[in-house]
Amino acid sequence: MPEQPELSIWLRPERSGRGPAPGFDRDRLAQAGVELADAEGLAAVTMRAVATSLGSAPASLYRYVATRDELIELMVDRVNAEISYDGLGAGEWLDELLLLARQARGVLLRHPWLLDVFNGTAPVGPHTLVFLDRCLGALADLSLDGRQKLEGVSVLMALVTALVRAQLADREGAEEPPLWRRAQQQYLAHVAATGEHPHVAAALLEARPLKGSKSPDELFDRIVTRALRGLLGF
Amino acid sequence: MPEQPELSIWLRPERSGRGPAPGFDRDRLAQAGVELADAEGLAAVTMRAVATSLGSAPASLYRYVATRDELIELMVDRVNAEISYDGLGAGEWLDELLLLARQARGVLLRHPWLLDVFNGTAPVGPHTLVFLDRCLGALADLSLDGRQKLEGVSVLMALVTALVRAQLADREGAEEPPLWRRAQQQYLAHVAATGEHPHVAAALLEARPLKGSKSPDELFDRIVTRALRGLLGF
DNA sequence: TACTTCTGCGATCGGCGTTCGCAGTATCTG
DNA sequence: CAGATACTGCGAACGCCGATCGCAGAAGTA
Repeated sequence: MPEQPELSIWLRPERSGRGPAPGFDRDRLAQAGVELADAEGLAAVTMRAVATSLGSAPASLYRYVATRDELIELMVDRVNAEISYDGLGAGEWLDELLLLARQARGVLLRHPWLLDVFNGTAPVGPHTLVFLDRCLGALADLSLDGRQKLEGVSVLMALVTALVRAQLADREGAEEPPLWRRAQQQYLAHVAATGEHPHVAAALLEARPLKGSKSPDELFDRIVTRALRGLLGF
Repeated sequence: MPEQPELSIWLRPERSGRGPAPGFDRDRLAQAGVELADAEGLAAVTMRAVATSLGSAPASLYRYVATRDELIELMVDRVNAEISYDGLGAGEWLDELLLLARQARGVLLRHPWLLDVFNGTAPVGPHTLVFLDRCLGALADLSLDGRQKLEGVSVLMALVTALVRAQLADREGAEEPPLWRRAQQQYLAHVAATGEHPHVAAALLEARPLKGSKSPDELFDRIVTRALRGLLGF
């Protein structure tokens, strides 16, 4: 029994026909994880919590997944399945990329816990690959080598996540901040009052009142368009 | 005893004169954490490990820091103290920002574990604030409101971290990958072989051989410059 | 001297990811 | 049909983690 475990979950067969029928499957597992993360954040996605929400026991999950990180891989790929590719293939490369960026933004806004995952290297599953292929396809006619295209896409995704982060930070102003964020805002307020760092103080003051100057959607489109144009020659 | 604990560590006094002299201080604590993280990654920064490396006991650390996250805040701010502001204030806003971006890149390359921290919202300490103030100062003459400037800086930082991530992923090709990354590369290789996702396959193939086309430094400068020019009007 | 306020820290708690081994069940083989 | 095989769920436990409590002792104050 070689028991070769160093294999991506996407290359491992889900079932091999023998034995009793499993109580659920990878996708149901991913669904439970996503529901938990959507409701209470990524930290709430515990093996025990997921098992409970499936009416199972913690140890059972390891029949479907080798580690918790693999469960999160499943979750990430599951939400990437939400991406729609309607209306693609008809425009200039920049318009194509903008459409794809909008879709990615939608996923991030619906599942903010993705921001906590994208830290290390983002996991790549089947649905993520479809998205990546579309992005690279949009750049096909440009005279860039593979490395440059990959970098371009990763920069684009970084841009999208940064913008989503900013938007979510704004949105959180209305609700109750998570208490550790209060401390940081308090510190920033203190610093603004001391008079050092005048540019920070000015920026914070200016940023407050202006709320509905432009819709976040328009802003997103404008920034992404400009950055891409500057980045990839025009 | 109100015991108000919801205060940023930067607003809490480090000492209040009474009692026996502490065995170390916040900065020594941060130093120990940084050394551990540099050597073995962020996950190795355990309260127990840090305490051991200080010749102390885990519970003692809580005399200096309220939580592990605060320890990491100290670490982040400590490495931000490495940033040099020499040669600033003499150029156009774009040149200024490029200098600042280069400094930030240097910090990230020297302390890759920062990539694991910047997930949530990046903590802001005194040294981070100095850096932020400089960035905003570089944008002072541009006709943007505070929110736009802040967004510009956060987008810039996202860009920098994305580029550093790409460079580190490259560098890791020569060494031994962390074993879970092997699985992902294996999966990518498999997918490239199946023929679906042709753009991904092509990009991966093209990316391999081209190594020393341009130095990473030049590439960094070029990409950041272009993105900034496109982003902030010109 | 008496009191206050800090210090280091042993002991411990609850929670986590993960492993082991067993009992039970479905399929395959002959 | 009978035996082997390969899976299933999962109770119990391990080791590690962040964090808390409370006490003994030291430094400063009055």
